[in-house]
This record gives sequence, C-alpha cells and structure tokens, in this order.
Amino acid sequence: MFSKSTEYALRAIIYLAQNSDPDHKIGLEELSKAIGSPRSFTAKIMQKLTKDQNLVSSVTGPGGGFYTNQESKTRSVFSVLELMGEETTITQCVLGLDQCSDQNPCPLHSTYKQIKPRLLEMFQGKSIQQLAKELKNEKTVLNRPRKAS
Amino acid sequence: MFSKSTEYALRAIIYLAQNSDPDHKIGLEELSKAIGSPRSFTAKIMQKLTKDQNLVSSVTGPGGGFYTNQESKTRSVFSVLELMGEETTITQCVLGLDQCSDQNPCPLHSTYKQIKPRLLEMFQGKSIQQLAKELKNEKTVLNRPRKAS
DNA sequence: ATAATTAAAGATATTTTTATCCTTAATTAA
DNA sequence: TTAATTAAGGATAAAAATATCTTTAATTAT
Repeated sequence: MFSKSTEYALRAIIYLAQNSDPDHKIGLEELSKAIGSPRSFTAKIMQKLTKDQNLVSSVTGPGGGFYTNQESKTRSVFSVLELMGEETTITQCVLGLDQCSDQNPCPLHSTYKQIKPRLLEMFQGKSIQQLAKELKNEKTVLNRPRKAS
Repeated sequence: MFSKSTEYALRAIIYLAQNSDPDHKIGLEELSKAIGSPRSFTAKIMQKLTKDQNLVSSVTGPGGGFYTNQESKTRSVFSVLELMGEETTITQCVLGLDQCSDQNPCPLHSTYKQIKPRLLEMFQGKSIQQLAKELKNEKTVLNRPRKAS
C-alpha cells in the first residue's frame, strides 16, 4: 500500500515506541536489524522522522541513538504518513485525476468516498502507542519484510 | 493509491467501455488524449491489457485500434488490478511484512483486516461497465491527471 | 584535550518506474 | 501489389525510489 520508505518509517517508530525512551536510546544498528530494513537507507528515513521533534528524537555520541517520548507515542499513525508525504496515497483520486471532487467526480469517486473515511479513521485513530502495545501483546515481530517485487 | 501505470490502465479501460465496441475501435491517439496519458507509455500499457483478450482487444491497420466487447465490460475493476499486478497494494501487509498473517499478525493487522474486505469488495464488486455508466450519468471526464509529485 | 561513538549530511550508485523513439508486423484500401 | 495506417515489439532515455558509502559534526568517556 505504501512505499518502502513509509513501511520502514512505520516499523521504526513502532519499534522505538515499544523499546525506547529518553533514558534508553536505540542505535541505528539495532533498529535496522530489529525491523529488517537496510541500515543506511534507514538512517536517511530517521533523518526525516527526526525533523519532527515531537515524533522521534535523536542524540549523537556514545549512548546516543533514537528514541520516542511520551508525547511522541500519543501521535497518530497518520502523522507519520504526513511526515513521509504519503497521506496522498489515501486522500487522492483512485484514478489519479487531480480535478476529481464531489462536484466533478470520477467514475470511482462515489464508491471510494465510502471507504476513504474508514481508511483515514484507521490511521488517524490509531496512536503509535496503541500499535506498540499490540506488538507486546501479540508477540509480533517487525522484521523479515517481503521481497522486492 | 496505485501506480501511474495502473491509473492509466483503469482510465483507458473505462474510456473504452464507454466509447468502443467491436465495430468502433479507438486509436491510441484518441485514447491517450481522452484519458490524459502519455501516448507512447499508454501504448505499452495497452499491450499489457490486450494480453487478456477478455479484457481489451486490438487490431492493427486502418480502422484498427482498441476495443472492449460485452464480455469485457462484465469484468471487475479488480481483474484490471490483477493484470497490472497491483492487487498486492490492497492484499499485502500495510507494514510490508511478508510473514504477516492471522497467526503472526503485525501491529496493524487486526485493524486493516476490518477494512481490507471492503476495499476488495469495492474493486471486485464493480464492473467496468458500471463505471462506464457512471461516467455517462455524471458527465465526468477522465483526463487532466494530477501533476507528478 | 584526546579518542571513541554515534547520528547528520553529502555524494554516489543501483534499481524501478515512467516515458520516448524507432523499427517491424498486421491490416486495409486503392 | 502498393501505399497507407495502426498496434506490437524492442531499444533507449529520463526520472524517481531505493540503497550504499564517505566525511563531518556532536557527544561522551578517558
């Protein structure tokens, strides 16, 4: 559904929410291994995520790394999508028509209109914290992603 | 939501369903102008679509072009996604985890599980013909796509 | 202060997607 | 049968996404 960048971003922030806090930071090495993402590419994505200090923070040097705080964890999954510039995947016209609207609907508009709010709700209504909790309960892993198509 | 290739494919087949039949074929020139897609790239996509003769047919030479028949029009939107290899956009794990399943769920699994059937239903339950009809009723256009992000 | 550690930043490379162009093959009409 | 027309197929090209590597800056511990 989303780009690999966004998939990595979501996995990373969920892992951090579950395993980090301001007193326990996670290094790039551990993080990328834990979520099964390429190390250097993940570094680039983390740079993007730390642009929003309320989402992910980082410190350099020994004992440094990435971490989330209590504030971060209340943020929605959708806010991650926005930071990654991928909310358009959900909000834009399914046929890719820029001028598609209620007034000027594409043939799929009315159908998608019924589902879009549910998709938005799914991502806007879920906090990072909630996902991290599910991770704990269900003993789910975040690594071994699917192969490239 | 989908790749440009798939957006073009959907727009093309909807246009053909609305404007073509075995006795009135549409040339690449008219088609690509009508749906606002790059001509040569659209040619490539049409080659893919005509691999499934029950979806789109074509003939070369004067008076030739692309067309759909009655059978084509009963096909679902989802069948176009499948032909384009994009059903995975809907069916795959939101976090990109290959091993995500009911037994081994990712943190978003249970949430997405509620919406996935509705998305599938949206695309599996709509026929090409139905979309073409909406196009007629609502006087919607299929061109002027959004700019590249 | 110096050395070690870690992320940030920049440069570059690779792969995939999107797009164009040219030649070939098929079909039709004259 | 020849010329015209149209899609098919192949070869590139350009752009975007993904990925890696190297240098720099910040931080910590010695």
